[in-house]
Amino acid sequence: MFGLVDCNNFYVSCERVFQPRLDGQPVVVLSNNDGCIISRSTEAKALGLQMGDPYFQVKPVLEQHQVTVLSSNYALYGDMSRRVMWYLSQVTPEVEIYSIDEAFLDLHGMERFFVQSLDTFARTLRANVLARTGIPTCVGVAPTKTLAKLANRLAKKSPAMGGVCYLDTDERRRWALEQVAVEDIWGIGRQYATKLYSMGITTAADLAGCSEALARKHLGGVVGARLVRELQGFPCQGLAPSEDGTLSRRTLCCSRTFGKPLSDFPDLLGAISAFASRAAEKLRRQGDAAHYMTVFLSKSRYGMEPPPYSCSVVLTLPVATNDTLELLRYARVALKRLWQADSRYTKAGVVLDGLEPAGQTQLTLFEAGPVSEKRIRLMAELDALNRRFGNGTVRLATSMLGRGEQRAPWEGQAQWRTPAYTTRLEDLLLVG
DNA sequence: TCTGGGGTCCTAGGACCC
DNA sequence: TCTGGGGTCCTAGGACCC
Repeated sequence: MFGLVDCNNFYVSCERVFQPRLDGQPVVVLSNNDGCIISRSTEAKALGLQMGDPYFQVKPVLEQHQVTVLSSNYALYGDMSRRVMWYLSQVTPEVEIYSIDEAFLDLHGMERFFVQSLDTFARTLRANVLARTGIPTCVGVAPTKTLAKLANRLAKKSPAMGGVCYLDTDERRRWALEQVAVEDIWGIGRQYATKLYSMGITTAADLAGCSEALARKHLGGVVGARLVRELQGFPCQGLAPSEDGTLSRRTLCCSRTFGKPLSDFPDLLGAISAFASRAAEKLRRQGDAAHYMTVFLSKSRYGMEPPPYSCSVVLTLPVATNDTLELLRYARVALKRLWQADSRYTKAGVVLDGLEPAGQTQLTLFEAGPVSEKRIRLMAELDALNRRFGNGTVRLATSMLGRGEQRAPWEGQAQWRTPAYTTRLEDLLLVG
């Protein structure tokens, strides 16, 4: 059996932990730059607000219903996520952190420890996560990951289930499949949903009754075949446990839409440098070095300008590295190749790829020397300071602001940002 | 004026090799 | 004049996820 724990309206829930007066109120959290809605409280959903709605479009609705609007605060969400995941890893042997607010649990053999079945286990787990972190969750338990996702959805949709849905029998599985529309299945997006509807397949039960050949033909080959098997109750995906409670990625990206379009080289260099530094930190945090660096610049796709909206340069690094200064040097080279004086860029980013564990590169005599011990120590100290005092406390000169500037030219609005209650000393909540 | 920022996996096709 | 049948590696692009 697999369990799926999913935090309800995660970003809004994180904010509510520190502002209980928001309980029961309509609340939304906006993306970077206060661009679109990325988290909604149940009350906000009831007003018809959708995920991804641009803020400027729904502003009248927000004002009319006095919705609390918050800018996103990733330092807070990341920290709350770590607390939830840490607790889960204490009570189940294997946890796969699937995203900032979701985790799969391996529950094979766990029935033995819970006389009253995994249903009781799930309910206890849910209550404990809430008690220890303040974050409400829903739990789905089923024989496959895809069914656990589906169960979780049902638990979330019908309050009568008390936040837990356990698909332990074939009969319950069949019932569950009938409740869910095909577009709400994990792995069925807009394209596939349209295709399936045109074939008369509208529910999860319909899809579970399809042949493997049909799934293979219309749903992306083996992926589709696996999906159908999983709906039928045959596991095709195992659990990929997250070591030491963190998520390691195969590629890393740091990118932002700017607060306003930028054209000047120094402004863009400042942005790219900041992104490269940040990406380097992520890289060191997961103990890797990168072989490839992609730098991209994008223009607005909403204006008059024709495509292409984005251009990029990929650099193959002579030696895989995670050294900030070295990566900054390459980022500058890439940017020089890309930048065109008369363009108005609205977004940029740095992608690190071809990751391998740091420090395993073999060097021959005539290749560039390895990064010195000194530099490795410097990076470690940089990371330690930033971890201790908050991201961006210590930065390298190229990614710094000009004198007297509050914000870098590329940084956007975050009008309604709440404090970093849990990760910055000066933002600690004072009680008394 | 204002439209997020991350990721994953798979497939097809071309270059190249024996 | 004949013009196989495998492999591998890489890239671009599509679909999906939160």
